[in-house]
Amino acid sequence: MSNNQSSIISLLKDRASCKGCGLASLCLPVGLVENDVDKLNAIVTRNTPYHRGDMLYNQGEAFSQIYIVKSGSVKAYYEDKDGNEHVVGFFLPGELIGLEAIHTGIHSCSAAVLETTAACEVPFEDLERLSSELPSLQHQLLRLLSREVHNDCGMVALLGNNSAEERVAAFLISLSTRFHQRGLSANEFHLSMSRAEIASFLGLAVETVSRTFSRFQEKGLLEAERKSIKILDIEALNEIGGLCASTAFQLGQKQA
Amino acid sequence: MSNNQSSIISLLKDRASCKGCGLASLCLPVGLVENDVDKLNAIVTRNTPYHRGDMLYNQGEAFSQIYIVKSGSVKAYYEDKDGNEHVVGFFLPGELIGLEAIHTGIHSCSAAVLETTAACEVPFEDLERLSSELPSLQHQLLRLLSREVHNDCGMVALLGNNSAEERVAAFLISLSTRFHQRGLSANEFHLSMSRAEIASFLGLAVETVSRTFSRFQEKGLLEAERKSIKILDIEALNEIGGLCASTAFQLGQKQA
DNA sequence: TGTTTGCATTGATGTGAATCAACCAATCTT
DNA sequence: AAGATTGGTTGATTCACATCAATGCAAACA
Repeated sequence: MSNNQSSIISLLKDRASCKGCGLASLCLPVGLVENDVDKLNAIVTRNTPYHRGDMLYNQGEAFSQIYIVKSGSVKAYYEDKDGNEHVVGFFLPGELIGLEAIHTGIHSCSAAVLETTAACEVPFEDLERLSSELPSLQHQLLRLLSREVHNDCGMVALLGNNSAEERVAAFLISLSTRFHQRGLSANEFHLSMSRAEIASFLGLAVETVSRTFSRFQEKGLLEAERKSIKILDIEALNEIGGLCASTAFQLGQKQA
Repeated sequence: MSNNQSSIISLLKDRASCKGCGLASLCLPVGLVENDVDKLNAIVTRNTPYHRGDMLYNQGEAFSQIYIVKSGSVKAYYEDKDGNEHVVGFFLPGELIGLEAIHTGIHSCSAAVLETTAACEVPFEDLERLSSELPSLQHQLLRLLSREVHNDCGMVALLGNNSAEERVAAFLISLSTRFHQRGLSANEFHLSMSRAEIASFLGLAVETVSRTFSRFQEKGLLEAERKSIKILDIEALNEIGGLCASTAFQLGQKQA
């Protein structure tokens, strides 16, 4: 085997491990020394990719592991007694899924994949054991849980007090920010979720979301062609959807 | 000093420590052996009581410790750019306050006391250090953070999809459940928050909250005399506000 | 190539809750 | 005790968004 080939292979191996993962700066490895990243990597498993509609877990199932998006995207939702679906969150690469279930040991919502998606799976018992051992890991795990609390508080505020335009603007800004953090364009991106899913998440009717997109387009704030979005005036969107003053919430800003 | 006196004094001491605290079964000590409860107790401080309007912390301040309600109640809220207050949560005895700030190290909302309230204060660095040492403590801390995520998801669902009546009913059920868990009556209780604060939390206008109370009263579901509430038909309220099927969210059910 | 299917958009209409405006009861002020 | 202030309730009106209904339009399929 040539030197060249072996270096490519080791690169690929790295890619598939926490050490080589481009998301390490957003995810659990933050703050860990290399040796400890290896220990973390040892408890992580990576399955074959999921496809649109696949479930990571279902409402009511026992909780055993958390999931971390490696590529693609996931929605969390729950079904009410009438069978209606209510989206409670979207997850992008580097974001942890299943945290709501630690408390009871039962998943209170379901997680469905929105597009071809790779996920890392971390058995929670192992993660707890390793966190006891590695204070930095415990610290980052607590931070990530806290981030979720922070984001959800922001959503509660948004849903409680803001108009349709404000909600949609805030949603787009959130996505834009998060894509940017992941090295993608902040101005042009692809929506992996349908209008209905956006509407459900924002507590609006599909038609309202659609009309709001159209209105933003008329005002020259963005171009929306089905699922591809091009933001033309991020400042104006921020003006509309910017949640609040200086120090406060940054909706869905799920960075590390 | 008589034997009698000394036993009273030691009882009072116990009351003021985690070991003798009636809330231990809801709070951080869950799962700890007696010796470890002492270690936890050693890092907790208890100040003189707070009074209505006192702040535990303000939006924008640096985060250094979490607060746990010992008696009384607290609201968390944030002010938007126009200076409007938006309540994002109410906290009862045994519930942890400030968790949203672990992530950034800055409080993204403010916490104000609603009535005469005693609180335990736990420096977060100390808590992290002790959690590394005591796996049971780490476990419970993670569970409590997860509970917060769980509850907030429930609120997102409630605010996104439910009518005024459903929101108010869910709110009352949540309070009733939580009071009951704390050894108080599930049917008769006192609201420490004003109509305006309830309205802000539920994303409604004060008038709507007031009218909904009146309507519930007309239907014979409850009696509301200013701040004292007497629930007459909890089943009916559950029917209206019960969030969803079997396994799903129990809004604000902040038990351990 | 025409047909089906599943989103997305647009228009017309209806409604639940916000807003505006009194009013009342309790508490505070002096 | 009279006036002022605050918190809560009730009524009238308005409006933002939901709902209902039709159409457009792309990808999937026969």
